[in-house]
Amino acid sequence: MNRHVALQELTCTRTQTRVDCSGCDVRLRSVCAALGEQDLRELQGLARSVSFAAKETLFLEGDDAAGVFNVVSGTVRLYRVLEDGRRQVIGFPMAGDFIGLDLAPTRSFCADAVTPVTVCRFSRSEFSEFLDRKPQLLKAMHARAALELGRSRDQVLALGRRSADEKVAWFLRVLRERGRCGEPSDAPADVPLPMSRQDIADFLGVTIETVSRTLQRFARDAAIEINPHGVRIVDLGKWDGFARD
Amino acid sequence: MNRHVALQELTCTRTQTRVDCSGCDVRLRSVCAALGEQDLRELQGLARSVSFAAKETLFLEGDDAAGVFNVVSGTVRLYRVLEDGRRQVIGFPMAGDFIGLDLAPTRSFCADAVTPVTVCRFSRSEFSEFLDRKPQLLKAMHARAALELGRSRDQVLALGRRSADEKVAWFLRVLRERGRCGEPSDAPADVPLPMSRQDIADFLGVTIETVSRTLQRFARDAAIEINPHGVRIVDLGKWDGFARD
DNA sequence: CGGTTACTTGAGATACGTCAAAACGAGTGG
DNA sequence: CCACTCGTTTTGACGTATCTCAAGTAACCG
Repeated sequence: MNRHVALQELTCTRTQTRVDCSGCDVRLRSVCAALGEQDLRELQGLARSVSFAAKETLFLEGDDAAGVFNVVSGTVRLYRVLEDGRRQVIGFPMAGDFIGLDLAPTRSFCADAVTPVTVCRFSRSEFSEFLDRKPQLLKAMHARAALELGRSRDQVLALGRRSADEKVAWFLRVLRERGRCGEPSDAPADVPLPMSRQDIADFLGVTIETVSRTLQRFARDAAIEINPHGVRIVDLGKWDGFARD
Repeated sequence: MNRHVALQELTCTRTQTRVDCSGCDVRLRSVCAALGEQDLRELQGLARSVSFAAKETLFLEGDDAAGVFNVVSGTVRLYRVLEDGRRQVIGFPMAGDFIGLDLAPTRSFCADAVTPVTVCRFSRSEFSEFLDRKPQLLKAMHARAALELGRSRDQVLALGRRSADEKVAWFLRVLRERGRCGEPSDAPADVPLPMSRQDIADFLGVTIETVSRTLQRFARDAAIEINPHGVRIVDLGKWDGFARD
């Protein structure tokens, strides 16, 4: 079942553009503060900028993990699917996030582009070798993996112990935090939602109808405003009372 | 709310026994195949064997993370709780597992002993410094963290997209795999369940009644046999059909 | 502008939760 | 060794949040 889409990946890899890696530069800098100018240049030498159209597949579960990605722009969707088609989205990597940091030889989940995406792509073996030579960087990557683990555990908490309302409110708040890169604030904020309702539903472990209804109700209660490509958070207070974590 | 149990931790730390670290030795060896005899000895020098009684607290969310633990024996329970008391268990570390590998300065979840537990305890700063000097080991720890991330994502999949029956079947199967350390087999197997029904429920995001009912039904259908301290898996086939992942 | 896909909305079904009581098991003390 | 207690697990009856199915509407794209 994974086989034929593996071909699809080959196809899109083949259409990659080897542009200059200025985008990679910007992105990598943040992670590699530990690295010297010289090292950073060397790392960039290993990077290949690759673009994917919306809905294009980066890879599928079971593929062998040829590459490590660092997202430069756009939104990616990571997910696993059960044999009967039920799908669970496990993350939405965005600019700055890494994919495949585990350095495992085969992929344990699928990834495809929600929006047009550009990434820095490293050969896994080259990246791994580079890491062997730069312990500083390895430690940064470890911290990065720890961050991912934290996110995953947040999701476990949300899926296991929150109501549908709380799940949706939590989701919006997480996206807001990520958008503004950390600094908190309760001011109204526009949150783009590049992913579909179905994606959100599959991330939160509910149905698309539940997501839709909940968002509409939030809007009716003036907690948010729904606009074409996202929402504006006005006051989620009454809904995320239990969603502080 | 976390404060007074932090004291409890201090108390139990105070009652620690500084036994010889032969247990640590055995445990650490598996992880540190990369390490030479000399290095391993040095690492052991940093370890302190600590024991906890059943139900004793290792640490609480918000505490500062003074230590990194490697479980030598017993079962630990990791969890987070919402303000209103809802609890989500995020893992049951057992012999060989690490706790606190993220090296974060403060704990993002609580941990306490399900059974009597003994661990190797490292000072976080010492451990971190040691890691800086032994990139090999750092890489092994990174792999370890990746394993944790994989487990967490399995849990996300289970909580988000499996029915109660499938959750319970999945849980039993995961515990069986862990018990027999990897090698698969569909032979009947005794699976100890040191944790309470409530713990299982909070791990799977269901209620204690649902866990109890489901296990009883499995037993009635001869999929398992329930015994005082666990279950014997006879044939989970019909229940984990969708739980292969 | 027509066709297609995504989103919304409603009405009815159900898996699981809630509440309450009974059964069981591990310890404790007589 | 038995009786008693306390905490855990089991079982039942009932309620409801969320799912399912189905139809309608809006947004998008060629």
